[in-house]
Parts: sequence; C-alpha cells; structure tokens
Amino acid sequence: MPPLEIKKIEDEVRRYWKERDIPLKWRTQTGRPIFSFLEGPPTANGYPHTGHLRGRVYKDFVLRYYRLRGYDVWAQGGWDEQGLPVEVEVEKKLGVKTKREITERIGLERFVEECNKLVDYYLTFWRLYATEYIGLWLDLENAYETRKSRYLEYVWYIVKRAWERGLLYEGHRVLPFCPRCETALSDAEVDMGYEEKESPSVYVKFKIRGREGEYLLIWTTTPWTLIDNEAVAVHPEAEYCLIDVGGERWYIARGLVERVASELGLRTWRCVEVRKGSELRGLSYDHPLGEEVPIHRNHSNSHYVVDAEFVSLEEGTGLVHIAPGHGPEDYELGVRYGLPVTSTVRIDGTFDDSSGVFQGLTVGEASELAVEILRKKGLLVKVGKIVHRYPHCWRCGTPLIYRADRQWFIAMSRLRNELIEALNSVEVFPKVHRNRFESWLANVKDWTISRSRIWGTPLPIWRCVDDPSKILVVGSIEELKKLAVKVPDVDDDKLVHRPWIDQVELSTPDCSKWVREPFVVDVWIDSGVAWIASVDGLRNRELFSKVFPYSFITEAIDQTRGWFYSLLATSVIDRGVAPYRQILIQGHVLDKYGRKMSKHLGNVVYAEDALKRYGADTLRLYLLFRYPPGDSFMFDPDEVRKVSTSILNIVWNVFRFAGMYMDLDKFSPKQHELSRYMGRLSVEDRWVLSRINSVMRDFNKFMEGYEINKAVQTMIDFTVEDLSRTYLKLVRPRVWSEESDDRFVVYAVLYYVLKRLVKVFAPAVPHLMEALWLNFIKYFEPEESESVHLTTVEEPDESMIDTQLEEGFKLALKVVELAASLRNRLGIKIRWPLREAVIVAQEDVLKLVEYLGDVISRLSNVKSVLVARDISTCTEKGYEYVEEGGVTVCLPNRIDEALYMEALAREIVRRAQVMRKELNLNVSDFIEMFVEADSEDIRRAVNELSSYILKEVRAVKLSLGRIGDGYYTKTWDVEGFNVTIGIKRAS
RNA sequence: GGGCCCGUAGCUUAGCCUGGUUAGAGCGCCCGGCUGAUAACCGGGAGGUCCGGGGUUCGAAUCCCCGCGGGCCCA
Repeated sequence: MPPLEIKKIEDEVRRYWKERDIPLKWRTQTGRPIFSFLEGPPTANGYPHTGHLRGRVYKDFVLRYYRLRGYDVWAQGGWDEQGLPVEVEVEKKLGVKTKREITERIGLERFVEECNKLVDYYLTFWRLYATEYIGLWLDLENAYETRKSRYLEYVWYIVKRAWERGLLYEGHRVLPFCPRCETALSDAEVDMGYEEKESPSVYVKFKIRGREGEYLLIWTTTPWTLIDNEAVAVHPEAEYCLIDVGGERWYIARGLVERVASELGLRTWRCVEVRKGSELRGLSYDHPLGEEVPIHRNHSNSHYVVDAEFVSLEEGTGLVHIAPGHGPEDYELGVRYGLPVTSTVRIDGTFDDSSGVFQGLTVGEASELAVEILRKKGLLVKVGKIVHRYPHCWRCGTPLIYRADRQWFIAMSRLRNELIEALNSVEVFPKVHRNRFESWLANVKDWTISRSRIWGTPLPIWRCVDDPSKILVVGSIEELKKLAVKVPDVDDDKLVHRPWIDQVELSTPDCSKWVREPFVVDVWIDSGVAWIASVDGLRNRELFSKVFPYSFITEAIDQTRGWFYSLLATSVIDRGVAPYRQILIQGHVLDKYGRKMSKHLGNVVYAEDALKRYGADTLRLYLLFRYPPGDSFMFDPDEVRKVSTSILNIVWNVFRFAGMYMDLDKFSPKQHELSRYMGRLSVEDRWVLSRINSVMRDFNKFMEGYEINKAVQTMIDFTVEDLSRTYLKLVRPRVWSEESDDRFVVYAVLYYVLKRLVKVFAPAVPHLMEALWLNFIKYFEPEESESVHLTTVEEPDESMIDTQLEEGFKLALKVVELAASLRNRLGIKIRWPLREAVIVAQEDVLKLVEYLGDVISRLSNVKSVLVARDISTCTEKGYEYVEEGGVTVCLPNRIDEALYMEALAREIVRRAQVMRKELNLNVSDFIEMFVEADSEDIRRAVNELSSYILKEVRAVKLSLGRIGDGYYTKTWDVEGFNVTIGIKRAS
C-alpha cells in the first residue's frame, strides 16, 4: 500500500462504485427491517455550500450506519423546484422589476420555461457537488420533483382534504405582503425574515374636535399608515396626562410623559389634568391628512378614541394610531368597533386612486410626503430615526407591508391539539430544540396558503361564475379531467401549471362555468406533502405503508417553522399523525469567526470549492466530529486540513503497517484465525480486543441519541491513541521477531480489530474505508463482499470486554506518562534504558496495574518494574520521583556501565535505521554495516552488543574500522563522539 | 416587553442534567524528546476572577436568584 493520497483514492473509489453499481445494490430492498429516510428537498435555486453539505453528510452517515446495522434503507432523493425563490432569481435574470412585466412583456409560458431551465441548471450542481462528489448515496434516478404532475397532485389532495375536513376557508384580514413579489406570505415565512431596519420615528399630534389647542399625541414608525388611519387607541386602565407645553395641551400616557418630553426636547411642561384611558374614549379628532385624502370625509364611525388592552405603555406615547387595514391587531380592533377597514395600498405597495395626493406613490415615498405635509400643517411634533427588527421578505429581502386583503387559509389553529399530540410521538434530537417546535405549535396560526404568483402549484379551488358562493376543490388530475369540458393539448406536467391550468374549462350539473381562484399554493406545502407525494403514496400503497411514518429526517434549525412544520401540518390534516419518528435538528454553519455565511460578506464556502480543495472524506470527517449536530458550526479551513494529516493519515498507516508485515509473513485470516490463538494472547492483545468491542458498544450508544460527533470522536480516539499510539508501539518488536510464530498472534488480533474498524468507520469516510476494504481486507480475503458498504457490522462482543483490564491499562499509561515526565526532568531520554522503575500507590491501584509491569517496562524502557506501598522504597534507593493523582513513579537518576553501552548501541541502531530509510530499503532487506569511531566507548558498545545491533538493523555483517567502497555513509554526532556509519544492501 | 439558549485558557471547546480530589482536551506559542506505517507523535512550560454579584450547602463551573454580555425566536 502506498502513502495516502486521499483525493486520488476517492476518484478511484468513485469510479469503482460506478462500474459496479454499488449504490444501487446498497439501496436494494432485501426484506430486512426498513430504515426509511425522507429527503428534505433542497431548493434548486442556488449553489450548494458547506452548510448544505453538513446536513447532507449527516443524512448519508446515518443511512450508511443503519444499512451496516442490518436494515434495508429507503433513501430517495428529492428536489424542491417551485416557488418564490426560483421566481425571484428568474426575474433577476430577465431583468424584470414588476409582476406586470412578466405577464405583459415576458409572457407566462416563457417565464415558466425559464423557471424550469433555472431549476435544471442548479440541479446539475446539486447532483454533482452536493450528492455524488460528497459520497451521498441518495437515489437521484428516482428523486421526487415538486414540479412534476404526479407530485404536485398531492398538494391538491391535501387542499381537498382540508376542504373536506372543513378547514379550508376564504378570509379577509390583514396579512404580511412582499410588495416586490406582490404576494402574501405566511407567518412561517415572516418568521424567517426578521432583520434590522432603519425606520422613521415620528410623533404626530391629532387635533381634538371642539377643544381648542388640545391634541392626542401619537407615535409611529410607519407614517404611510396614517393615510388609512381610522382611530386612536388608549389603554383603558392607564392614566393619561394632559400636559401643557406652552399654549398647547397634549394627551400622553402618564408613565411615559418623562420619556416623551426628553425625547421631544421639551423644556417646560406641566400636567394640567389626569384622566383614565377609558374616560378619553369617544373623543373625536380631525384626521391629520383628512384634507389630502378625501375618502375620510365619507367615513362614518371613525376618527375617535377607542380603547385596547394591547396598547403598550413601554414605548411611544401610550396613544396608538389605528389603521385597521394595516395591522393585525388594528384590524381586530376595527372589527370590534365597526371601524372602516381602509386599505388604499395595492399589492405592489403603491397607493391607489382613493388615496388622494398619495396616489401612485410607494409606501416609502408616501411616508416622506406625509411627514412633509404634517410638518406644513404644524401637526408634526418630531421626526427622527430608529433601528429596529422588522420583517423582510425571506426571498428578496424587501421590507414587508401589512395590508388587508382576501386570501385562502387552512385553519391550523383548530388543529393545534392534534399537532401537539402528533409531535408527542416524535423524538426530537437534540432535545433542547424541541422547545421551539412545541412553542411554535402552541401558538400556531391559520395558514395563509394562497400566493399571487406564477411558478407554483395552482391553487385547486374553482368558483362558480353565476354563483360566487359556490366553491369546487379539485383533488387530482383525474378529477380535473373528469370535470373538464376543455383541456389544452399539453402533457400533464404542463397542464398542472399556469398558464395552462387556466385554459381548462370546468363544468358541472349545478354550474356551467367555473373559474379558478387566481393563486398558486404556498411553496411550503409543496415540500410539506413529500411524505406521501415522494412515493406516490395513494397509488403505491404497499410501499407507502412500509416507509410511513419515516424513521428519520434531518434539516437545519430554520426548518422548524419550515419543512418540519409543513410536513407535520399536512400529515395531520390528512391523517392526524406525525409523518416521522425521529428528527435531527442541525445548527447552522458559520465562518471561522462565527459570522453567518453570506454573499454580502463574501465568506461563503461553496461545496464545489471545498470538495476540490480538501476531498470528500476529509470534509466529511471534519463536519461529523467537530461539533454536536445541533450546535452552530464554525467552519475553519485550517482545521479541515488537519483532519487529513492527523487523522486520516494515521488510519491509513495503521492498515499500511499491518498489511506490510502480514503480507511479508503470508498471513491468512482463514488459516490464522483468532480463535486458534486465544490461549496465547499477550496482555496488550486482550486489551486491544476489549477496547475495540467497548468502543463499538459506545459508538452504538451515541448513535442512539444522534450524538454523532461523540460517536465519531470515539472511533478516532481509539484508532489514533489506542491502536496506533499504544498497541502498535507495543507489538512492533513482536512483529519484528522471527524467532517464534508469536507475530501471527498479533496479526490475528490486528486483523480482527481492523476488519471491524473498516466497517465502523465506513459511514463517516466511505471512500477511504472502501479503499481499505479493497486493498486490505479483500487482499487477504478475496471472497469477501465487493464493498464494505454492502456488509453488516458485527455486534460488539461483550465477552471480550474486560473493564478491569481497560482500567489497568489506563493507569499503566498514566505511569508511562509520569515516567516520561520524570525522565524529562532528569535529562535521560527514553532511548536510554534504566534499570528499574518503582510504582508507589495504594493497594487497589497497584492491583490493577501490577500485572502490567511488562507493558510499562516496554513503553518506558526500563528493565524491570517494581510496585511498592511506601515511598521509602524509593528514597532508600536514592531514586527521583514524581507524583500525580495518587500514583508515584520513581526512577534512578543515573545509569550504570552496562546500560550505558546499551544506550550507545541504541543510538547507533537509531541512526542506522534512518539511513536504511534514506536508502529506501524494504523492511525485509538485509544489510552489511560498518561503524567507524575514535571513541573507545562507541567501539566497545558495538563489540559488546553486536548481536543486538545486527538483529535490530537486520544486518548480516557488522564491522568496526575503515569503511570500504560501495557503502552509503554518514557521519553522526553521538553523545559528542564522531561516529561514521556505512551500510549497503546485502546481496 | 416576553420566551428559549449560551457565556470555562489567545481561539475552539469537555465537564453542568445527577454538586465532591489539583477544571480536562485540541489548536497556537516556548523548551526537550521519540519514530524501521505515520509531513505523524510524546513529555514539560507559559496561559483560567469557570461573565459579575448574592444565596443554598460541610463543599458550587455544576443547583437557585439578581445583574451584565451575546445568539435565536416571538410581540
């Protein structure tokens, strides 16, 4: 096996998988219990980045894990292809500024075609870099696509189910709109787009009728809503001051007077009268823009003081201007008082012809003009600026506006208990994220499902032309065609989209002509019905019953109000149960400084770049082990690089080491089965066998709670620390020794460990483990499976686990560490042997470590290990000692003559080894060796320990004296002596 | 204004649920060492008011309260 070249190996493995159709075989159902996964469909409107990769690696990792544990996996891919995100991007591409341009200049057919093209474009990136290249084995051949007729029919089905259950209704109310996208949004969507915004902060006085010089003072951050003002609200229980500000008198909530006065810079003022809010009720005022907006003249039952509990006494003036057309609470209040609901703002955020001088202006322009007018009329008290959190469009970033309009809703608030109950059957990982989901459900509002857009699932609601009170909800294409008297001649995938759907003419016995409501459906229902639409569940009932409810889904935390909710909601609408059993809620990936990745900051790490730079497995392992899945992930490129040098390299080299010697000795797993050697195991053999099994047990335990980072970390620690650093270090001399067949015991043990290791690591680094499976396991066992991913992993063997031994080893390694520390202090390097080490500790500790003396002596390079209960054992001998955690290690502080010779011999051996390596000799090659030195000590060491040196450096001949021709020679400084060593390969 | 979460070394963090030796690790820095698979690795050193204050307790990073700072969400 060559040194690790991770990216080259990944390419080879990828090719091998393709040639052999391994992913297909991996997904094939074999009648074992099923682990069903539902893909949260990526929206095909942007390039995949590392944030997406994190989630996709979790998905793949979990699927591979369960496949190895003996489950059949259901791993269908899926794509979210419609909706606002796609439209917004297409509009940019086409240079479209308004929706009218789409219908008039572009045309719906062309627009829809562009949407399809854009989706296809992005899908190539998602397939390549967010799926194939990262090693994610989702079934993309049969991926569900939300734009397909067979899929989006299920959106119709759910809307119809809601209708049948009496949950679908048409409503007039105040809703958030995106004026740029010209559509209403749902609460969940608003939730996704809170951002900082600078708004005007305006104080305006409303003149009280019939009371000269007296005003109501109000505060607003949206002056344009004053245009549709119909009332002023006060808190009925609060006290209000009429303050005299020098000639004029204003009403302000008593508790806010100080604050407002300082905000307005009032120097002198005094409270001339105090009234309860309820006493102010009924006071009439002149609409501050009454002259400019003539419709107010026709309004009756308006422009007076009302009371409302929601009036805040923490900010503003305690008097709230009410525009029933522009605030949900204002609207409710308007209904209660019978106020006119005025909304002179059109869906695109401009004012209509009933808004007087404001006609045609945008809300922003209207705000400015309104402030100007108020200033001129002397009603403006102050205008300033305020930065606050304000909802923006989740797709295009435009500040939202609230306006009253007619839309379609599903009465989710009536399903609140059903939703909460359904969630009770779901395991949420990590647990802390459950709170948010629950509190969202506890406050769930009715779902605005209609959107005034184009590229989406048409809302399947038709209205009778002759009798608008009659409604028809269509639940499938079949039903549509049955009712149709005219159908455009296009395929189904087109038919179920605008503009073609609107060319369909429906007729029924009770109504000759139906017209479809001019909406598409909220895109979140598209992905929301994936639990049934992905498998075409109504037609494939057997398959559906096998996969539903899905074992597992995972997405990032923002999807709590997104996809996690929309899946739950649609499933509850249809059948009252949750569509999934376990959900893993991931944190977001941030940059290394903890900032959000954003185009604006230019700190986005795209999947393509990351994969090309680091390779798939490096990136995978990093994403898996570095942070808990539910936490934010600070992505640091320097740390990624470390993964391949300090983890993958070691893993690879453990196999390289084993493979090299096993091959040399013609090891055969069948012939040299571990069971044959169980009676001959050394203590480190029993230890490593215990470790691999307990580590596999821990791995499974962590996976149960989706503590993926801990599971993976456990495996990494075992490999790097236990296997590579400790076990291999201990067995190296045994492998090297050809005096007995003890090395086969090591091989049998190692093989047992490594074969399990490949499998346990396979879900995390599938390419690398496949390469090891092919180059190592299948080299020794050609009859084994063609892929590690098609195997099953062994259950941990409890009978091999020896907790006492593991504890003892832990202590022994602690002792070794202390010895190293003490040597450091004494200035005696580990290469120099010492006569003895003494361990002083309490009885119970000694009991654990006593029989590991041999291990300690080998790792610490001491000739013998003595245990004692009393420190006097050390002090009597004049030993130095070091203590930590109740364990004392003592060492002699000098070495004797014989040990000195041995130390020098080892110094020479060490240098000869370096030279062997420089000559690129094979480990099995023999050499001839010369040593040339003036020092009598060196010459003695070479003479007296010649057999040791011969064996260690694999030399057939060792001579002192002048070095002849044909030798590779090098002069070294050994303890201040000049030593020239020459070696050549023996013939 | 309300809810949830977080605050431990220069940076990233474990420990907190279930209180108990000297708060553990990785990265970085300095010194030393090891290495016949390993551009790995090992030992030592410098570096911590465990955000602050109060309380409970024999004992608090851990439990409770208040405050400060940050994040996410809701009004």
